[in-house]
Amino acid sequence: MTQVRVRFAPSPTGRFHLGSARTALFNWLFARKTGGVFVLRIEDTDPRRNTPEALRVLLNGLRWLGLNWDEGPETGGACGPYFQSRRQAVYGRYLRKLHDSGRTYRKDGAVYFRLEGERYLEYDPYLKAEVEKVRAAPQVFVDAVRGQVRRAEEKDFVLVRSSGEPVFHLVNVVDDIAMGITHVIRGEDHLSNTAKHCELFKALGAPLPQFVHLPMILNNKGPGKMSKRGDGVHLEDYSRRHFLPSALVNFLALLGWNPKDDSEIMSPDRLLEKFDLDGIQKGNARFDEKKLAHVNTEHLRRLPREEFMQRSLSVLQGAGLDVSDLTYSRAVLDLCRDKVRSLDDLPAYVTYFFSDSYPVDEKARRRLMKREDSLPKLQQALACLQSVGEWTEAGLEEGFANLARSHRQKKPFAWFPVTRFAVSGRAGGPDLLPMLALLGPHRTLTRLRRAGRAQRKE
RNA sequence: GUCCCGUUCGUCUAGUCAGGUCUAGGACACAGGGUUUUCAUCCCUGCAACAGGGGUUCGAAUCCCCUACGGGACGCCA
Repeated sequence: MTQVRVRFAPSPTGRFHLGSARTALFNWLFARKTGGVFVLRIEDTDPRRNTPEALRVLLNGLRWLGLNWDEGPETGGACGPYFQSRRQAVYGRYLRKLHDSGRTYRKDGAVYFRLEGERYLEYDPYLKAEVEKVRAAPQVFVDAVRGQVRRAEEKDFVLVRSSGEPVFHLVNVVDDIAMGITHVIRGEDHLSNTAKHCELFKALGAPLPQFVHLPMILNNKGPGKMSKRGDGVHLEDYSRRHFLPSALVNFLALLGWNPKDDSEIMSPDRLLEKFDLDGIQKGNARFDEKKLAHVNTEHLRRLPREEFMQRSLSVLQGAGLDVSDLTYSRAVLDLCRDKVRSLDDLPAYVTYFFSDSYPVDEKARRRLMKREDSLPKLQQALACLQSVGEWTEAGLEEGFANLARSHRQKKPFAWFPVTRFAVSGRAGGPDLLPMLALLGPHRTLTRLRRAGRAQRKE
């Protein structure tokens, strides 16, 4: 069997759409799974959309996801160049072939592909005009997901614009032939185009590749495929919010594919182990950000400690927190690991460890500080902590135990919520005692006093 | 409008190709309860689907047909 060659053929637009990302992922998975070659080909035949910045977004997006390509921009390869804007000579050669076999003609300065079959004139309600149609033989092809599909083209179509630029259908097929592509894995929006492409493959005397049409990703709300605009539809929206690439890969893979067992949280390696074309879904899928968040949290929990540290430190630094005391910062992060749900939440979760001007959760204030006994509790906690001998977790525990005993309580838990709120401005967080130990006596006592003063004023 | 593809809980999906083991399984979300100093975790419980109709069959989520609905394509965009 010949080696699998697949391609991801994006058009640079300046954004990296999640639908594209999933198509890239499936191509990559299939290539890696089969020991095949993953080709990256840039379909920049529309000069208006084609900028260096747009290309950079694309390449960075793929790198962020960890989808390395074997042939393409930067890596090169035997079938280059990998930019369609630089392949004019190739298209010229194939065009000549079509011309020589009588399958092209010129009209209005453009080059058209000639279908074979009886011609007739008909009013086309879609184009709102009388057009020439052709009774062409239906093209029959096998789609790996949907089985046999049959569709007949009925209109000649443009191959080269009057400006001289070749159009998508031509370059796409020519490059798939010239680059030896064996499997065309792409979105279902191309299923209807496939008949057109089959016409070209046949007219050029090339064998058909195996087609694999992926279900569409639909908008979470409202009709239609995931829109090109709007929030949360581009890869950058998620990288910016510090989602883990492995989580996005996992989630995207599950959108239109499943491993047939109940596995859900999978590393890229695990995904690779499980991936196969059979598991691809026929029906369209809707993007659910809540589920993504869940997958992301699970990936965060599974992150090795050191990687969690590195990513967290960089997120905190990006949020303007001073993490230069690495021993301290790491100690803070150790307290939060397995607690915080996303890296995006992390800065707000730990600001009070790094600064005295931290945000205060007003809802928590209303709930905790409105109570009659909050001021006495605060004062008692302050008094107790002031007399703690050794400012360690054990010392603090002993101090609180004494406090409880003097109020004939078994446990000091009654003082915990107000204390936590007073020193952090939050209702939740890491375990209280280690948190106070790390915060140190100075900040803890200062904040408790400050909270007491604020409380007296009310 | 024409053609192509699809349709199982609110969402992602298992089960469909090889009809019975499906009183339809899992996950997210949601609701309730338990554990927990808080938060998170964890545990338990609940909610909730075979689009509709007709056929084939002893038996249909599964096979066939029709309808409805959804998506896509029909461009000198990709």
